Amino acid sequence: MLRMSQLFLRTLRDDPADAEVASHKLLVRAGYIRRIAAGIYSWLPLGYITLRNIERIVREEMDRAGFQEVHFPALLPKEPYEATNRWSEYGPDLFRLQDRRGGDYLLGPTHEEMFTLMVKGEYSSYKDLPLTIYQIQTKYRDETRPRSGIIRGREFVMKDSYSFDIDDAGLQKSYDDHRDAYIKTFNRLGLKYSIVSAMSGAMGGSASEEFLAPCDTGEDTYVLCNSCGFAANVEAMSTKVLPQKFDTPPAIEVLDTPNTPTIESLVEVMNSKYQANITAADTLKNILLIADDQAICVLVPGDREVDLKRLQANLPGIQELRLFDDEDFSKRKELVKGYVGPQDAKRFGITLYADPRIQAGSHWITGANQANKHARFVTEGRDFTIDHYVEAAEVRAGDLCPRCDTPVVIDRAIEIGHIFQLGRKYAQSLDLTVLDKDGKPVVVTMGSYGIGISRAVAAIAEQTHDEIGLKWPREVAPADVHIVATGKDDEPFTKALEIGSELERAGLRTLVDDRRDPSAGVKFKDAELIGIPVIVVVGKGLVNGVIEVRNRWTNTKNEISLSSAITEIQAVVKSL
RNA sequence: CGGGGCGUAGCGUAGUGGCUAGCGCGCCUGGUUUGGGACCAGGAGACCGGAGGUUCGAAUCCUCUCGCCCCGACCA
Repeated sequence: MLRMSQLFLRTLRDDPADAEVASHKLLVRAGYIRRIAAGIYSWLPLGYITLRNIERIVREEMDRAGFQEVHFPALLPKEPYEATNRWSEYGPDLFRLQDRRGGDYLLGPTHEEMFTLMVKGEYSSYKDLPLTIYQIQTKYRDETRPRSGIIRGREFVMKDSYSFDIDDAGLQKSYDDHRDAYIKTFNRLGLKYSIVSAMSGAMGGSASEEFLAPCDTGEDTYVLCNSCGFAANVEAMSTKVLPQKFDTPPAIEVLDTPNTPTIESLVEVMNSKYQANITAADTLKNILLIADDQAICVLVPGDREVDLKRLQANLPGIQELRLFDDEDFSKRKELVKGYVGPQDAKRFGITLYADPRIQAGSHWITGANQANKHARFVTEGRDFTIDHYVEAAEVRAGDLCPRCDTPVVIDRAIEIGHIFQLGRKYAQSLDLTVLDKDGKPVVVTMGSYGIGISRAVAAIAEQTHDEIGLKWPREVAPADVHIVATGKDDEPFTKALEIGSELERAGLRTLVDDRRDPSAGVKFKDAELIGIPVIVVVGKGLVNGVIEVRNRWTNTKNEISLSSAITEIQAVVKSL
């Protein structure tokens, strides 16, 4: 039993000035967390109980699935991370430090290397596999911009697991087991979520799915089809194009279009000067980029932007991708900024990538590769040839579902879990092999699975809070029942404590507000802010032998008789 | 890293060159209250983020610096 008179807690009446999102404001106001530095928070008793509840649920579901818990240090030497190149590849997001002898260390951002090496150190036979191990660990990433309180911190608690299998079928099974365990876990956490494809699968069929908790303040955007249930990260969304037949257009016509470097101005000039009656979607946008030192051109319909994140995700071989800058344009005089067209790409030695909407045989209004001139009837297959199709255009609400052709909606969400088939990347670079039946070494294939534990606190708060405060699902809440004693006599207070102890004996967790000083109103406000789902008020009803039970979830209150209080409260808790 | 904003008591804030830096919440003491963030009286708590400068005089002006928030870029 927690007692408010003893609890290390101070609630705040005003929103903290540095908080923007609801979870952040409420967790601070209700005394769950306090900020220490940007993206770094301390947990006070109520918050820490809540965090540990989530940890416990995750742990129970992992254990039930047969996965085993281990624990690595957060402070790690650089050597394993050098072996996989991540010491350099991870870049400035890695927290690095040195010991007194000048040795390089890091604060672990994720632990693939350590898990791989641990297995390598212990196991060497196919008979030892499959194996899945996990840990719950504090992770560190020096994010360029931590934000939204606890949603994106630089220090955060994460559960990460890794599966080890001898072959692809085994990996698939381990992956599916994890997926099931995650479904059970998030259901218990009381989160609404979508399971969303995260990668196009173009790369060796490596499956990857994200568990996204929809909410307005989420920082991930994803696509959802309300008709068939298809859900995908925008990067993984594939464009659905209804095939069209095109008549053969006349030969290319070059037109004078002075001062029309933008699509908008082009459409204006075409319609006013040439009576073309077109929209931006009839024009072709040619975006020049440098992809690992090679110039490439990406073609999208003129009414769409190129989504660089999507493009990057769909160009797996490319490490660095950036837009042409003025210097690039000045180095290649044949490419006229604002008047680029695909028809001379071969001659210019530029690879053409195109959005699937640039269909075979389609024709477009586009740049003429001369200043102040555009060309029309520029036809795919005749005047230019696409080298590769790529998902590069921004995804919009109303685009067609790739599975059932229904217009999709776009939603925002917080990523709370991610499962994916890592394959042999780490096993290879760290040389994790086991002997197979024939005594031959085979490289182990791995899966990697994460749940943001501290982030889940915020995600739940975002999804469940209301105007007056937090509102926790029962298993997550810092207690099952919040008992408020009111009045100036001793009786409600002794009674409240009595009920508290009886409920504890019956297996419920309770928080009793036994403070004598604050008025009833203050205690009600605090109870609502703190968000324990069942609030019991012991006060003026006592003379009639009744107390009041409030349910934050159904937003109802009932008077119940003192004599049956324990069973009735238990029933309400159970009903949640 | 680019753009914008902000640092004044534990929290929220007022104060744009001139008295002892003001108010609300919270905190302490005493009293009245006790079912919706009560009231009265008294009190503690701030080197105004830091350094340097201008000035008779700086929270206030200038320079530098540190920190924080938001948008963007970035994010296994």
